[in-house]
Amino acid sequence: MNNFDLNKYFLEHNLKPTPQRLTIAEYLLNTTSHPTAEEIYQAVAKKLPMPISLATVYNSLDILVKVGIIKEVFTEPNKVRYDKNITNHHHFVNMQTGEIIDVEPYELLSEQLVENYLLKNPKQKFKISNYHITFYGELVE
Amino acid sequence: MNNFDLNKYFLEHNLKPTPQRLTIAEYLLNTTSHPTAEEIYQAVAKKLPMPISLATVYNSLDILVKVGIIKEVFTEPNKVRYDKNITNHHHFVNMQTGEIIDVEPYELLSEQLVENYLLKNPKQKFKISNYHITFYGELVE
DNA sequence: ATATGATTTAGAATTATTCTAATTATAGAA
DNA sequence: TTCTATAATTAGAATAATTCTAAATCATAT
Repeated sequence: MNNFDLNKYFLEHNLKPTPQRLTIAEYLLNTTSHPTAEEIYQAVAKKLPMPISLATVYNSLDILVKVGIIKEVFTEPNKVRYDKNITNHHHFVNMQTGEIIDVEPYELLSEQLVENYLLKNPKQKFKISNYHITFYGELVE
Repeated sequence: MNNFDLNKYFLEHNLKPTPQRLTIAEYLLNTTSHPTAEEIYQAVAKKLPMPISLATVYNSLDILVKVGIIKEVFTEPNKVRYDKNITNHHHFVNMQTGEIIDVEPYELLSEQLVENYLLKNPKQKFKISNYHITFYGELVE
Protein backbone atom coordinates (compact mmCIF):
# COMPACT_ATOMS: atom_id res chain seq x y z
CA MET A 1 0.00 0.00 0.00
CA ASN A 2 1.65 3.25 -1.06
CA ASN A 3 1.15 6.83 0.07
CA PHE A 4 -1.52 7.65 -2.48
CA ASP A 5 -3.61 4.65 -1.50
CA LEU A 6 -3.17 5.60 2.12
CA ASN A 7 -4.64 9.02 1.58
CA LYS A 8 -7.61 7.48 -0.17
CA TYR A 9 -7.96 4.84 2.53
CA PHE A 10 -8.07 7.53 5.19
CA LEU A 11 -10.77 9.47 3.40
CA GLU A 12 -12.82 6.34 2.83
CA HIS A 13 -12.73 5.69 6.55
CA ASN A 14 -13.60 9.24 7.51
CA LEU A 15 -10.18 9.91 8.95
CA LYS A 16 -8.51 13.19 8.26
CA PRO A 17 -5.27 12.43 6.45
CA THR A 18 -3.04 14.60 8.59
CA PRO A 19 0.72 14.54 8.02
CA GLN A 20 1.22 12.90 11.43
CA ARG A 21 -1.22 10.08 10.77
CA LEU A 22 -0.03 9.55 7.21
CA THR A 23 3.61 9.42 8.26
CA ILE A 24 2.89 6.98 11.06
CA ALA A 25 0.84 4.72 8.79
CA GLU A 26 3.42 4.95 6.04
CA TYR A 27 6.22 4.06 8.41
CA LEU A 28 4.37 0.99 9.62
CA LEU A 29 3.43 -0.13 6.14
CA ASN A 30 7.06 0.01 5.05
CA THR A 31 8.60 -2.06 7.80
CA THR A 32 8.56 -5.77 8.43
CA SER A 33 9.44 -5.25 12.07
CA HIS A 34 6.95 -4.89 14.88
CA PRO A 35 7.83 -1.57 16.48
CA THR A 36 6.64 -0.16 19.78
CA ALA A 37 4.97 3.26 20.07
CA GLU A 38 8.26 4.72 21.24
CA GLU A 39 10.14 3.35 18.23
CA ILE A 40 7.48 4.71 15.90
CA TYR A 41 7.69 8.08 17.63
CA GLN A 42 11.46 8.24 17.14
CA ALA A 43 11.28 7.29 13.47
CA VAL A 44 8.36 9.53 12.60
CA ALA A 45 9.81 12.55 14.40
CA LYS A 46 12.78 12.43 12.03
CA LYS A 47 10.61 12.33 8.92
CA LEU A 48 8.14 15.07 9.73
CA PRO A 49 8.98 18.74 9.12
CA MET A 50 7.02 19.72 12.27
CA PRO A 51 7.47 18.33 15.78
CA ILE A 52 5.21 15.50 16.86
CA SER A 53 4.22 14.48 20.35
CA LEU A 54 4.08 11.00 21.80
CA ALA A 55 0.41 11.52 22.59
CA THR A 56 -0.30 11.93 18.89
CA VAL A 57 1.53 8.71 18.16
CA TYR A 58 -0.63 6.86 20.68
CA ASN A 59 -3.81 8.53 19.44
CA SER A 60 -3.01 7.75 15.83
CA LEU A 61 -2.07 4.16 16.53
CA ASP A 62 -5.34 3.65 18.41
CA ILE A 63 -7.26 5.02 15.45
CA LEU A 64 -5.34 2.92 12.93
CA VAL A 65 -6.06 -0.17 15.01
CA LYS A 66 -9.72 0.79 15.19
CA VAL A 67 -10.14 1.17 11.43
CA GLY A 68 -8.19 -2.02 10.93
CA ILE A 69 -5.13 -0.86 9.03
CA ILE A 70 -2.78 -2.23 11.69
CA LYS A 71 -2.91 -4.69 14.58
CA GLU A 72 -1.59 -4.82 18.11
CA VAL A 73 0.68 -7.68 19.11
CA PHE A 74 1.18 -8.90 22.68
CA THR A 75 4.11 -11.25 22.98
CA GLU A 76 6.07 -9.70 25.80
CA PRO A 77 5.20 -8.40 29.24
CA ASN A 78 4.16 -4.75 29.32
CA LYS A 79 5.00 -3.96 25.76
CA VAL A 80 2.56 -3.44 22.91
CA ARG A 81 3.90 -3.76 19.41
CA TYR A 82 2.21 -2.78 16.17
CA ASP A 83 1.93 -4.83 13.03
CA LYS A 84 1.04 -3.65 9.55
CA ASN A 85 0.06 -7.16 8.60
CA ILE A 86 -3.67 -7.22 9.09
CA THR A 87 -4.20 -10.50 7.31
CA ASN A 88 -4.85 -13.38 9.65
CA HIS A 89 -1.39 -14.56 10.63
CA HIS A 90 0.76 -15.60 13.54
CA HIS A 91 4.10 -14.77 15.11
CA PHE A 92 7.38 -16.41 15.77
CA VAL A 93 9.46 -14.94 18.57
CA ASN A 94 13.17 -15.49 18.31
CA MET A 95 14.05 -16.06 21.93
CA GLN A 96 17.67 -15.13 21.38
CA THR A 97 17.11 -11.73 19.80
CA GLY A 98 13.51 -10.86 20.67
CA GLU A 99 12.79 -10.42 16.96
CA ILE A 100 9.21 -11.12 15.91
CA ILE A 101 8.55 -12.67 12.52
CA ASP A 102 5.20 -13.06 10.80
CA VAL A 103 4.18 -16.61 9.99
CA GLU A 104 1.53 -17.50 7.50
CA PRO A 105 -1.71 -19.09 8.60
CA TYR A 106 -2.71 -22.53 7.43
CA GLU A 107 -6.40 -22.42 6.77
CA LEU A 108 -7.04 -26.13 6.57
CA LEU A 109 -5.51 -26.60 9.95
CA SER A 110 -7.40 -23.61 11.32
CA GLU A 111 -10.70 -25.30 10.81
CA GLN A 112 -9.51 -28.48 12.48
CA LEU A 113 -8.07 -26.50 15.31
CA VAL A 114 -11.23 -24.56 16.05
CA GLU A 115 -13.41 -27.65 15.72
CA ASN A 116 -11.13 -29.60 17.99
CA TYR A 117 -11.38 -27.05 20.74
CA LEU A 118 -15.10 -27.02 20.45
CA LEU A 119 -15.15 -30.80 20.85
CA LYS A 120 -12.57 -30.90 23.59
CA ASN A 121 -14.39 -28.47 25.84
CA PRO A 122 -17.98 -29.60 25.73
CA LYS A 123 -18.97 -28.00 29.01
CA GLN A 124 -18.39 -24.48 27.75
CA LYS A 125 -19.39 -23.75 24.22
CA PHE A 126 -17.03 -21.31 22.65
CA LYS A 127 -17.82 -19.23 19.67
CA ILE A 128 -14.34 -18.54 18.41
CA SER A 129 -14.07 -15.45 16.28
CA ASN A 130 -10.32 -15.64 15.78
CA TYR A 131 -7.14 -16.94 17.27
CA HIS A 132 -3.48 -16.16 17.33
CA ILE A 133 -0.51 -18.45 17.71
CA THR A 134 2.78 -17.34 19.19
CA PHE A 135 5.68 -19.65 18.49
CA TYR A 136 8.80 -19.40 20.62
CA GLY A 137 12.16 -20.70 19.54
CA GLU A 138 15.28 -19.83 17.65
CA LEU A 139 16.44 -19.52 14.09
CA VAL A 140 18.93 -22.07 12.76
CA GLU A 141 20.69 -21.88 9.39
CA MET B 1 -0.96 -29.88 44.80
CA ASN B 2 -1.67 -29.20 48.48
CA ASN B 3 0.20 -27.23 51.07
CA PHE B 4 2.34 -30.12 52.23
CA ASP B 5 3.49 -30.92 48.73
CA LEU B 6 4.22 -27.27 48.21
CA ASN B 7 6.56 -27.15 51.15
CA LYS B 8 8.39 -30.18 49.86
CA TYR B 9 8.44 -28.78 46.35
CA PHE B 10 10.03 -25.58 47.60
CA LEU B 11 12.75 -27.42 49.48
CA GLU B 12 13.47 -29.63 46.49
CA HIS B 13 14.01 -26.53 44.41
CA ASN B 14 16.18 -24.81 46.98
CA LEU B 15 13.59 -22.17 47.74
CA LYS B 16 12.98 -21.16 51.29
CA PRO B 17 9.37 -21.95 52.05
CA THR B 18 8.53 -18.60 53.61
CA PRO B 19 4.93 -17.86 54.61
CA GLN B 20 4.70 -15.21 51.88
CA ARG B 21 5.84 -17.54 49.12
CA LEU B 22 3.76 -20.43 50.34
CA THR B 23 0.63 -18.32 50.58
CA ILE B 24 1.14 -16.87 47.11
CA ALA B 25 1.74 -20.30 45.60
CA GLU B 26 -1.19 -21.78 47.47
CA TYR B 27 -3.48 -19.01 46.33
CA LEU B 28 -2.53 -19.55 42.71
CA LEU B 29 -2.85 -23.31 42.91
CA ASN B 30 -6.37 -22.99 44.26
CA THR B 31 -7.83 -20.70 41.64
CA THR B 32 -8.84 -21.34 38.08
CA SER B 33 -8.65 -17.65 37.27
CA HIS B 34 -5.58 -15.90 35.91
CA PRO B 35 -4.94 -13.12 38.40
CA THR B 36 -2.61 -10.15 38.08
CA ALA B 37 0.10 -9.37 40.64
CA GLU B 38 -2.17 -6.75 42.17
CA GLU B 39 -5.03 -9.21 42.57
CA ILE B 40 -2.69 -11.74 44.13
CA TYR B 41 -1.37 -9.07 46.48
CA GLN B 42 -4.88 -8.17 47.65
CA ALA B 43 -5.88 -11.78 48.23
CA VAL B 44 -2.68 -12.83 49.97
CA ALA B 45 -2.60 -9.77 52.22
CA LYS B 46 -5.90 -10.91 53.72
CA LYS B 47 -4.66 -14.42 54.42
CA LEU B 48 -1.30 -13.66 55.99
CA PRO B 49 -0.97 -12.73 59.66
CA MET B 50 1.87 -10.30 58.84
CA PRO B 51 1.80 -7.50 56.28
CA ILE B 52 3.17 -8.22 52.85
CA SER B 53 4.56 -5.80 50.30
CA LEU B 54 3.87 -5.69 46.58
CA ALA B 55 7.58 -6.06 45.93
CA THR B 56 7.49 -9.44 47.64
CA VAL B 57 4.59 -10.50 45.46
CA TYR B 58 6.54 -9.58 42.34
CA ASN B 59 9.71 -11.23 43.63
CA SER B 60 7.88 -14.39 44.59
CA LEU B 61 6.01 -14.61 41.30
CA ASP B 62 9.27 -14.23 39.38
CA ILE B 63 10.77 -17.05 41.37
CA LEU B 64 7.74 -19.29 40.96
CA VAL B 65 7.85 -18.70 37.21
CA LYS B 66 11.57 -19.46 37.19
CA VAL B 67 11.22 -22.80 38.98
CA GLY B 68 8.26 -23.61 36.76
CA ILE B 69 5.42 -23.89 39.23
CA ILE B 70 3.42 -21.17 37.44
CA LYS B 71 3.41 -19.44 34.06
CA GLU B 72 2.98 -15.90 32.79
CA VAL B 73 0.18 -15.17 30.35
CA PHE B 74 0.17 -12.21 27.94
CA THR B 75 -3.22 -11.73 26.38
CA GLU B 76 -3.87 -8.07 27.05
CA PRO B 77 -1.88 -4.89 26.64
CA ASN B 78 0.29 -3.99 29.60
CA LYS B 79 -0.99 -6.61 31.93
CA VAL B 80 0.77 -9.78 33.01
CA ARG B 81 -1.37 -12.55 34.43
CA TYR B 82 -0.28 -15.67 36.24
CA ASP B 83 -1.43 -19.20 35.63
CA LYS B 84 -1.04 -22.23 37.88
CA ASN B 85 -1.50 -24.51 34.92
CA ILE B 86 2.02 -25.36 33.87
CA THR B 87 1.03 -28.13 31.54
CA ASN B 88 1.22 -27.19 27.91
CA HIS B 89 -2.11 -25.53 27.22
CA HIS B 90 -3.76 -22.57 25.60
CA HIS B 91 -6.20 -19.81 26.44
CA PHE B 92 -9.61 -18.68 25.44
CA VAL B 93 -10.40 -15.03 26.07
CA ASN B 94 -14.06 -14.22 26.48
CA MET B 95 -14.24 -10.89 24.70
CA GLN B 96 -17.39 -9.90 26.55
CA THR B 97 -16.11 -10.39 30.07
CA GLY B 98 -12.33 -10.50 29.70
CA GLU B 99 -12.33 -13.87 31.44
CA ILE B 100 -9.51 -16.21 30.48
CA ILE B 101 -10.18 -19.94 30.33
CA ASP B 102 -7.61 -22.69 29.93
CA VAL B 103 -8.03 -24.91 26.92
CA GLU B 104 -6.43 -28.29 26.55
CA PRO B 105 -3.73 -28.93 23.98
CA TYR B 106 -4.26 -31.41 21.21
CA GLU B 107 -0.99 -33.15 20.72
CA LEU B 108 -1.66 -34.71 17.34
CA LEU B 109 -2.51 -31.32 15.98
CA SER B 110 0.51 -29.79 17.66
CA GLU B 111 2.87 -31.83 15.57
CA GLN B 112 1.07 -30.92 12.37
CA LEU B 113 1.04 -27.32 13.36
CA VAL B 114 4.74 -27.10 14.03
CA GLU B 115 5.60 -29.07 10.90
CA ASN B 116 3.35 -26.88 8.83
CA TYR B 117 5.09 -23.73 9.90
CA LEU B 118 8.44 -25.23 9.16
CA LEU B 119 7.23 -26.05 5.65
CA LYS B 120 5.48 -22.78 5.08
CA ASN B 121 8.45 -20.65 5.94
CA PRO B 122 11.33 -22.29 4.08
CA LYS B 123 13.48 -19.19 3.97
CA GLN B 124 14.01 -19.05 7.69
CA LYS B 125 14.43 -22.26 9.56
CA PHE B 126 12.77 -22.12 12.92
CA LYS B 127 13.51 -24.38 15.78
CA ILE B 128 10.24 -24.17 17.66
CA SER B 129 10.53 -24.96 21.34
CA ASN B 130 6.94 -24.20 22.22
CA TYR B 131 3.92 -22.27 21.17
CA HIS B 132 0.81 -20.78 22.64
CA ILE B 133 -2.60 -20.21 21.11
CA THR B 134 -4.92 -17.45 22.22
CA PHE B 135 -8.50 -17.88 21.10
CA TYR B 136 -10.82 -14.89 21.12
CA GLY B 137 -14.56 -15.15 21.14
CA GLU B 138 -17.55 -15.52 23.37
CA LEU B 139 -19.32 -18.22 25.33
CA VAL B 140 -22.70 -19.40 24.12
CA GLU B 141 -25.01 -21.73 26.02
C1' DA C 1 -12.75 36.57 7.48
C1' DT C 2 -14.82 33.67 11.06
C1' DA C 3 -16.82 30.12 13.69
C1' DT C 4 -16.95 25.24 14.63
C1' DG C 5 -15.18 21.09 15.57
C1' DA C 6 -11.36 18.00 15.10
C1' DT C 7 -6.46 17.38 15.92
C1' DT C 8 -2.30 18.09 18.11
C1' DT C 9 0.45 19.55 21.81
C1' DA C 10 3.25 19.67 26.31
C1' DG C 11 3.20 18.18 30.37
C1' DA C 12 0.79 16.11 34.37
C1' DA C 13 -1.26 11.87 36.03
C1' DT C 14 -1.75 7.00 36.23
C1' DT C 15 -0.55 2.15 36.20
C1' DA C 16 2.39 -1.69 36.38
C1' DT C 17 6.72 -2.90 37.57
C1' DT C 18 11.52 -2.68 39.23
C1' DC C 19 15.02 -0.87 42.12
C1' DT C 20 17.28 0.49 46.49
C1' DA C 21 18.90 0.36 50.83
C1' DA C 22 17.58 -0.79 55.35
C1' DT C 23 15.42 -4.21 58.28
C1' DT C 24 14.06 -8.79 59.52
C1' DA C 25 13.89 -13.77 59.26
C1' DT C 26 15.99 -18.23 58.57
C1' DA C 27 19.06 -22.13 58.77
C1' DG C 28 23.23 -23.90 60.14
C1' DA C 29 27.40 -23.56 63.06
C1' DA C 30 29.21 -22.96 67.57
C1' DT D 1 20.16 -22.27 72.71
C1' DT D 2 22.66 -18.35 70.86
C1' DC D 3 25.23 -16.41 67.10
C1' DT D 4 26.17 -15.42 62.49
C1' DA D 5 25.98 -15.26 57.60
C1' DT D 6 22.97 -15.13 54.14
C1' DA D 7 18.64 -14.71 52.09
C1' DA D 8 14.11 -12.61 52.12
C1' DT D 9 11.18 -8.86 52.96
C1' DT D 10 10.02 -4.18 53.44
C1' DA D 11 8.56 0.78 52.34
C1' DG D 12 9.11 3.88 49.38
C1' DA D 13 11.59 5.91 45.37
C1' DA D 14 12.39 5.33 40.50
C1' DT D 15 11.19 3.94 35.94
C1' DA D 16 8.55 2.79 31.77
C1' DA D 17 4.53 2.72 29.09
C1' DT D 18 0.42 4.79 28.52
C1' DT D 19 -3.49 7.90 29.23
C1' DC D 20 -5.40 12.19 30.50
C1' DT D 21 -6.07 17.27 30.46
C1' DA D 22 -6.71 21.59 28.93
C1' DA D 23 -4.87 24.85 25.84
C1' DA D 24 -3.39 25.89 21.20
C1' DT D 25 -3.66 25.05 16.35
C1' DC D 26 -5.62 23.57 12.12
C1' DA D 27 -9.04 22.64 8.42
C1' DT D 28 -13.32 23.39 6.58
C1' DA D 29 -17.78 25.32 5.83
C1' DT D 30 -20.09 29.37 6.19
